[in-house]
Amino acid sequence: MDALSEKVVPRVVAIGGPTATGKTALSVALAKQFHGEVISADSMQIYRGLDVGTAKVTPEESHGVKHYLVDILDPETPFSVADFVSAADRCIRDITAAGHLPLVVGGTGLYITSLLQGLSFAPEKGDPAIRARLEQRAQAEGKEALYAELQAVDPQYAATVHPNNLPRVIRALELYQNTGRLMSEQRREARRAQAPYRSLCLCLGYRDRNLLYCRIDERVDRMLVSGILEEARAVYEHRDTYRTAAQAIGYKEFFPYFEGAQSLDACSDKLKQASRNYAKRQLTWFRHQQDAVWLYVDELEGPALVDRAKMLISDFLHH
RNA sequence: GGGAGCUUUCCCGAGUGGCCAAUGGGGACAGACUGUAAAUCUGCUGCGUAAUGCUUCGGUGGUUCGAAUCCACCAGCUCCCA
Repeated sequence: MDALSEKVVPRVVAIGGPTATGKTALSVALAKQFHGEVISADSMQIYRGLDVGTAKVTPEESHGVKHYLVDILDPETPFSVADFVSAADRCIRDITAAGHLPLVVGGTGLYITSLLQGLSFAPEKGDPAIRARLEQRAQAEGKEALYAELQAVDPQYAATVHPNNLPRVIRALELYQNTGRLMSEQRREARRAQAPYRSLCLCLGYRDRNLLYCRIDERVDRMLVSGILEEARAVYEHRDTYRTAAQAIGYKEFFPYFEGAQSLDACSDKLKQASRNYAKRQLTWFRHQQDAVWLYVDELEGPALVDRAKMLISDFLHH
């Protein structure tokens, strides 16, 4: 890479890892140190009004550090990875131009990976009408029929998707009907794009899985005290229009309680469970989809963790 | 005090003589992932030098060629009548 292009490629520090590992606190500390600004990579924190349940940074916690892509949408507005990548890219350019360091922080692995790898998505937006039609067909004819169709249209992609994974099958079919392009092509082309940033990805984790799970349970208990129930009630009342928010972990688990079908205790247990399962999926993602440096919260004491991260970052910045 | 029932692998729960290491669900573990991703989906779960192998279905003993399944006794739990 020559000197010129090296100059224009922004440097980005990403912080990922499962819920309840302290990403927020660490990112604020690092932003303070490196004149950084935070870009949230969280599919739920972009929505206004979902605060407690998404463990959104509070004004006190942010210590004046600027956060982007938080509270930018109403819960009824759809949002996607593609939207995230272009919005985050804009943030990165702005922050970099202003002489600050962009810190991409969040638990939505797909967002972080897509951004850092510079995946290019199909220029066309999804087509709700086509999708709705496919969903109806799945209802009427069964998901096997759609999968068979995908096999005929794009056997290469079909081979990588499980027949039971209906949303994936539908998306691929939708892409084809909408644009005439195949998912397998789309993936190949997207991957060819070269990384748009020089990035360092730090991942927070626990060496002791049970400790992570305990922290998650405790955090849910704290959320209950902080008013997650009121938020959940609001989401419940708007569940038909809050399409994305209604699937956030932290709200739908209380629906049976509002319906009088289950006790509050049973629901919060369910929420803890769902959160633990989610953390497990995040771990899998960050371990396999992301080239990251892992920092173990239960191995490094608070200040030591921050110091280690600082060291890694200044290394990255001066290299 | 009298009577009835229950006890299954981490949990719930099927199984009522061989096809049972034992359906199913949950959890745990592992994995996938290109426009809903806090979503969606997959694999796996007694041991094992992997074998017509070994040890499991509250405990002990028995019936039987063969028992988680039948019998006896013991233990624990539930319920009904006092």
